[in-house]
This record gives sequence, structure tokens and C-alpha cells, in this order.
Amino acid sequence: MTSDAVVDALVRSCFQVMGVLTRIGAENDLSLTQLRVLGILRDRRARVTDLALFLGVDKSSMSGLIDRAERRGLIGRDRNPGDRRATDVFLTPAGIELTGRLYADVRRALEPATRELDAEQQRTLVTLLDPILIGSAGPGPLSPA
Amino acid sequence: MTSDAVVDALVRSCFQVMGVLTRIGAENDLSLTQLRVLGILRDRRARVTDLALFLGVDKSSMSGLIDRAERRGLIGRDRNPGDRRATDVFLTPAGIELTGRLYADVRRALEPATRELDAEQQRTLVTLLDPILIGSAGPGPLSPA
DNA sequence: TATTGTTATACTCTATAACTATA
DNA sequence: TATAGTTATAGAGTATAACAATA
Repeated sequence: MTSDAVVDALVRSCFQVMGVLTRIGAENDLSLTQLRVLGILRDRRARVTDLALFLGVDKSSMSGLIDRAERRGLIGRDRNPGDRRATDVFLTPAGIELTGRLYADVRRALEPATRELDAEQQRTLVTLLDPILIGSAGPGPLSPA
Repeated sequence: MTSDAVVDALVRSCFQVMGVLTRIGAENDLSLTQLRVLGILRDRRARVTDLALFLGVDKSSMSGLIDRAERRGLIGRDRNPGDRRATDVFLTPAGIELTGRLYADVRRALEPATRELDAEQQRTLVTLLDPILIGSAGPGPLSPA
């Protein structure tokens, strides 16, 4: 077993998980990036630039993503009271409701796979995935979402 | 530890790996999907419809992806000799060369993370990711790529 | 008739550049 | 001057529908 086997397994399982997320997003007319935005906003407000930094997209792309989600009533914008240049973004009640359903869908979709592992194996897997997650908070002030 | 923790770790590590792949793709003007196409074609020819099925995109989208890769000299098209409706797609020498470099880049980018695990932990991780990979070949006649 | 692939169309996602408002 | 966000623009990615060629 070379380290290539690990990279291979990571990349392949990644595409598998991504496929699940993409499908669940598509079923709700959401792109992967919009799915992530909803996930991040689930338990916090965030400024446009911070979201863009965290997701690795340009702030102009972020504007468009927020526009489309706002038009659908999932996301709201507020002027930041501390810095009047900044815009805070947050989930509307409809956004919260949808995000909750999406999370449940993802867990349900991955459950057949995770059920193959017993409790200890699950603990081990989480531990072994930890090195991958180092730095997963990305740049900016957003903690892991 | 609930099964939610596993799903969480999977999804987060996934976005991390995806970020690496997206960055390496972008550095070479390739989308994630094009990156996957090159990976699939690394050791086989494939028909347009099979690629589309495997990647989960429409055949018309596949046409566009192939067009752009062909315009860049990475991919070639051949009429399938057995079924004259079908088109076989394959890597050009330039495509093979680029794909090899991309693979090396990905391994190099993930190496700092995988290096955190010793040989036995790597074996364990590959084993524990296995349930995720079940069915990862997707529909169609393409074996895991 | 059914399948393979392409084309036309429309929309989302993305980055770059230019802009306004605020710091 | 620098930063936050938006808008304009252009190109890639995507799906749907209609089409030609072949099975």
C-alpha cells in the first residue's frame, strides 16, 4: 500500500459524497456553493466578503449567489451596524426550514454507507479524517461550518 | 458520537479535498468535471454517453466539455467502428502528459495531510472509506476511474 | 422506433474590471 | 487610500428540446 492508495480513496469517496450533495442540491434548485452558503449561515450571520473568502469565490460571484437566494426568499441582507460598508447575510425562516430539510436529506443519503461501520469504526474514521480537516476553516473569520 | 459526526467529517473533508482539486484544475484552466474526464480517460477510451452517465451530466453538456478540451488539444474524437452512431473519446499525447502532471500535483497537495497517518492508519482509512465507494462506478459500463 | 451525438437556447456560476459608498 | 459590496461583461457549465445519422 502506497500513499497513492489513500489519495485515491479520498478522491473517489469525495466524488461520491459530492455526487450526493450535488443531487440533493439539484433536487432543490441549489448549486453546491449555495448549499454550502446555507450550511454556513445555519448558525450564524456572515458578511459577504467573509463568505466569499471561506468559499474561495470572488465577492462579485458571492453577490450573484446571494441575489438568487434572496430572490427565492431563502436569504436576507442587512446593513452591518458597526461598518456601514459591510452587508450581513442571514437565513430567512424559509431558508432555515429548507436548510434543515437538506441536512436531513444528506444524512439520510449517506446513512446506508455509514451504517456499514460500527460505533468504534465511526470514531476511528472521524479521527483519521482529521488531518484532512486541518485548515478547513479556510481563510477569514469563519469557524468550521 | 452520533452518526452525524461521521457525516459531518465526510462532508467537511470532502470540501477540503474538492478545494484542492478545484484549485489544481483552475491553475490549468480545467473545471472539476474536465479534471474527472481526463482521469477517466487516463487508461481507457470511452463513449460520450458513457462518460455523461458516469459523471452524471447530460450528453449535451458532455459534448460541450469535450469540444473545449478538444479545442485545447487534450482530447480526440473517433467514430466507433462497431456502432457508427457512437463517438469514442481519448486523450491525446498532450492530454496524457497534462493528466500525469495533474495527478502528481494532487498527490503532492494532499501529501502533508496523508503524511500525518502511519502505514497502518492509511490502510485503516482506505478500509473505512470503502462503504462510501460502493457503487462509485456509477451507472454505465465504466469501471472505477 | 430507439439510440448516439450535436446544436440551439436559456440560465447559473465564475472571474475581471469599473464603480459607489464608507472607513 | 483602502475596503465592502454591486454591476457590467464575458466565458464556462448545465439542462431541455429539437435534430440528423445510425441501429
